[in-house]
Amino acid sequence: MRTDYCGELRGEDSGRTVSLCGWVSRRREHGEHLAFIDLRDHTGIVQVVVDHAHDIRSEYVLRVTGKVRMRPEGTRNPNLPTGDVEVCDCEVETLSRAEPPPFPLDERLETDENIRLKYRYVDLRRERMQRNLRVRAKVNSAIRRSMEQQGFVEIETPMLIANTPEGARDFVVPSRLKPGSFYALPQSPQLFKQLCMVGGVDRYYQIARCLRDEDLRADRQFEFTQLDAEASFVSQVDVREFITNAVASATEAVTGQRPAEFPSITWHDAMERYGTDKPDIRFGLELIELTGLFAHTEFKVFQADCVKGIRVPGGADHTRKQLDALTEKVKLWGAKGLVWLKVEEDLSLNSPITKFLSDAETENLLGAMDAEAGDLLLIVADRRATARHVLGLLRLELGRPPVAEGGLHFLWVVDFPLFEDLDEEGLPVPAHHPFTMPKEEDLALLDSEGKGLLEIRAQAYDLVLNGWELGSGSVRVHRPDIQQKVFDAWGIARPDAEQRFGFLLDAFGYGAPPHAGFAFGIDRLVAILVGEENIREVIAFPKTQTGGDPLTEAPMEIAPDHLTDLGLRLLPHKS
RNA sequence: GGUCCCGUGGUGCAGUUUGGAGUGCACGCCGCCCUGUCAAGGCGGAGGUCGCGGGUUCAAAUCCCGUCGGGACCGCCA
Repeated sequence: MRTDYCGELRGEDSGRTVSLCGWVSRRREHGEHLAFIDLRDHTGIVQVVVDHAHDIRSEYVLRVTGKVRMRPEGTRNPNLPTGDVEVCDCEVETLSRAEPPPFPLDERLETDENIRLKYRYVDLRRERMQRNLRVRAKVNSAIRRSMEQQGFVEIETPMLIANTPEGARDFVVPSRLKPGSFYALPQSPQLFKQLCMVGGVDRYYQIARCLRDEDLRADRQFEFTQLDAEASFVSQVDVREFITNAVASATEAVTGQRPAEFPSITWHDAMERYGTDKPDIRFGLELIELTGLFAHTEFKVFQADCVKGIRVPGGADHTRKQLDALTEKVKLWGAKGLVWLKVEEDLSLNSPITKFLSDAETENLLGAMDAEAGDLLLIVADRRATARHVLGLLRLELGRPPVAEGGLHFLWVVDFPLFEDLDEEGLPVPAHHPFTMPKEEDLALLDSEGKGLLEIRAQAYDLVLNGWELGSGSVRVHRPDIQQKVFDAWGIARPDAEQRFGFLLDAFGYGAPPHAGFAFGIDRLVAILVGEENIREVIAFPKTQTGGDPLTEAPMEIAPDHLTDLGLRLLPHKS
């Protein structure tokens, strides 16, 4: 049907007779018998010279057969890769007529996303979406190649699985053959990949669709895609190397440049210096520890579990209004308040709280924060977890560059704790799933209670890129005695564990190899590689923030008969 | 569960603060003119439930309440 792609014709093709297929991108009409058509396919556009007598409109699908020739001197278009040539003496076949598009396909204009999604099939024709989808395919392909080279075997795992009450909310599918029973859709293939290890697969991987029924965000969809991997008889260092190789290969396939070795930071340092377990290290504004400095202060606000601050270079030009707005935000995020201090030209401090600080405290504060004239100092005093969290958010608010700027800064975060914190009832809040292996030297701490549990470090690690959590992994528990202790620490009673994970524990009774694994989000990796703020831009058919699809109008009600088949009856709607 | 922003011809915006006739800009669309344009150009034209509902008012795109849709974030995402 066609001999060439539109965007690939060059001067060398001059003289050839070609057949092209594509959409009418733009037309320029000059009188009765001359019109220029920009014909577009996924490779780009080329100018076609036709008789204006043809009825040709925007987005008509054409097959054009004609002769490639150099454009007349002075009419070449240097802005177009195909700008030296045009196709003339054309026979034009209209393969499809088209309504005028519901929005301009022009890249210069932003269009309301709801409309783009409703007409996604039109939106996908745009250069941006074509590029994003093709980059994504390249990433998948590079990942597969890398994993295969490293001895991993691609295995598919089931989509209809047992519901596990832990973690995120499961999507659920009613069973027709067993009314009243439900399958869950997988949040990840976690348990199955561990079963593969028991099954002697040695090295498993899968580009896996995962589903979690949690509120959507710019970097979160109900459905997302992960590289999921697991390997036997390996250390966490080995796993990080496998994953680094795969991610570096994917990055290289897109950017042409293989990233340097990924640095690593401990979870503890990340929390203290960046206030988050996924630091964006493209910029400074690190958190500065001040607790010791105010250990004996008279100032009540600073008599807190933790006092930390950030220095905003040149930030003293913030207005009172802006500072009040920041204070409001900080309160919404959970802090009691925000202390701000402006550093004046003479290095004195301009702040509502200066009168509560001793001269020595002021001097020490300036020194600890490396303060210079014109800086803004922001300080939060609170519970340590709160102070870190709030300052971490504040840091992003004040300094985070746009996604496409600042380069690619991969970072391994290692030595995650087994438990991140204690909740209001004093129960430990797990940092990972309950099959995460503690560090050998911390195993004894499994017998402790309360705060002691927080000291346990896990053999768990996250991969972070520019402040986005790409993924996480861990060495898994493969010994039943340690597993039992971990369940005890979690507060999972033995019968519960039996009911929820019995099949895995049984499997481990039949010869489980030591194993470790990882999973990372391909949507997020691709979004950052193409410079998109939102993963919807790298997903062909995404959902809106309320989980709907404007194109197909999912989710929708189903027929009463269908419900009856499934043994279901609906409750009345909440009014 | 919560905070904030947006909703005006097909598209993107201005108009909303300070109520006074659906007012304006750009693109697109339709028709005519036009043989070297490329974001073509010129002339003319069509196209509106100002998201929806209620309230205040002599009068509401504009003020108030509610609601729907979209977006960003907090919570949530072991």
